[in-house]
Amino acid sequence: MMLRQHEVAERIKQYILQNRLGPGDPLPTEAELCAAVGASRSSVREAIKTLTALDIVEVRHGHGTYVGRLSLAALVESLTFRGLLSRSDDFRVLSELVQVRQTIEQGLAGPILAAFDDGIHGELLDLADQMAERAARGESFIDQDREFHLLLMEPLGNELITQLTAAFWDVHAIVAHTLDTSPESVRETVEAHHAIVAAVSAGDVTAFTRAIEAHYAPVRRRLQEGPGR
Amino acid sequence: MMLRQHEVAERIKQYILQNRLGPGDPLPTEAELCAAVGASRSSVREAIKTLTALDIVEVRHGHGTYVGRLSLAALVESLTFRGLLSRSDDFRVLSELVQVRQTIEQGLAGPILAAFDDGIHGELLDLADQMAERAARGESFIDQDREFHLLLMEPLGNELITQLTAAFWDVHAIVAHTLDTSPESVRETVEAHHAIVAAVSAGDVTAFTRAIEAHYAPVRRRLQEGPGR
DNA sequence: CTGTATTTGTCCGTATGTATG
DNA sequence: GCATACATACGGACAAATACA
Repeated sequence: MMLRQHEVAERIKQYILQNRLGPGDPLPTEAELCAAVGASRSSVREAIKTLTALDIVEVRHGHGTYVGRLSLAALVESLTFRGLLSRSDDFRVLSELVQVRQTIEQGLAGPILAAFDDGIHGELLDLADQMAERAARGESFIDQDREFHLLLMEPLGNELITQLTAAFWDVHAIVAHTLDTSPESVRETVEAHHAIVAAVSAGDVTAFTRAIEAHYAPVRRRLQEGPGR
Repeated sequence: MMLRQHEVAERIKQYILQNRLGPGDPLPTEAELCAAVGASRSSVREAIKTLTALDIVEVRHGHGTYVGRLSLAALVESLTFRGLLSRSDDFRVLSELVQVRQTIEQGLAGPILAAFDDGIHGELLDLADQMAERAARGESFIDQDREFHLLLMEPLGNELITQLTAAFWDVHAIVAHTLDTSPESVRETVEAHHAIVAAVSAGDVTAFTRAIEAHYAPVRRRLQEGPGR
């Protein structure tokens, strides 16, 4: 037979497309897939592994195979590994990542402020306050930070941007994990989040842009002063 | 033994990290990897499949296994499949993608113009001219378009941005493949590229921003008028 | 709670395709 | 053409997880 592995994966994708399946929908069992695509179980399993890595399919042990959520988990995996691999290498990956995150958030200033919403504003302010409280107690506030940046993008209704934001945040958190956080940087970060909320509620684009820049200033400083730590 | 699949992949990644390997460096053979991580060939092969999908490892049939190029191929795969899956669904994915591309290019206006370079300017102008010529002959100019947008980002020296630009362009080309191109849209697109070059050489940020917006105007229009075709 | 059936996970043995010398 | 080393493919057997009667 000699079906290429790539072709097996392609046929499974075709199966999903032709049957108009969506995330969560069940796929045939491995045995049925073998018969359907005309390959051995090993080959089918390897193709499924490839598709699983891309979150195109999702496998539950002892239960079945399903269409995946089509998240950007693969991007996170890929970028974090790059960050870990080039750790000696100047924090270059993190530096590049910060520029991307800042560019996207600043570039979307207009649309974000245009899609302003009172409910969102309340939630943002609440999160910023929580971050201040936790920081005062010397606790970490990474969960609130993640939620904050996601909430900022949510009103846009652009799912790709939301997922990219989440993915970049995740990579940042993993790659920057070793960066020490001085009390001053923490204070600066907390203040920046409050400034962002204020700019959003005031509808002030330039203030928003400045606040985003201030938000990333501590990391940028840290990256400049000592790449190799 | 019962090693989780995920752990096998993790151990292979650890191997790469601990041995300070980089793209192109050879990995042990399958048999050696089996002994190293303590798993069967099947399990190791499936783990390798996962890592291959992320371009963390690269396999050459009959030759060996190597560290991959760490490209964003997985992102392209993932996003294109999403686009194909929701094709009926309003071209929503393409619409979101256009906003991301435009945001990044406009948001980087400052840094791009700051990193201006005569050599780049000449190449950009050359590409824009080629596009005009090919358009006049009714030919496609997608290769020149891709090169143009990559060249625009190159002076930044941010490899992540370069790869994201390439990935987004690739997804756009695949997902928008069915979009018909009216002669007027083509003319508009060609003009936009010349306007971008002019703005870059003049160092005019607002002109650059306007040119980028004009560049994506035809697609946006097409997306608005008829989602389902 | 206890089997039992179904489904995925792991392993092994063997044969085949592919590149190198 | 041949030998070697490697990845690829196949089929069968058993283990582990889940669901259900």
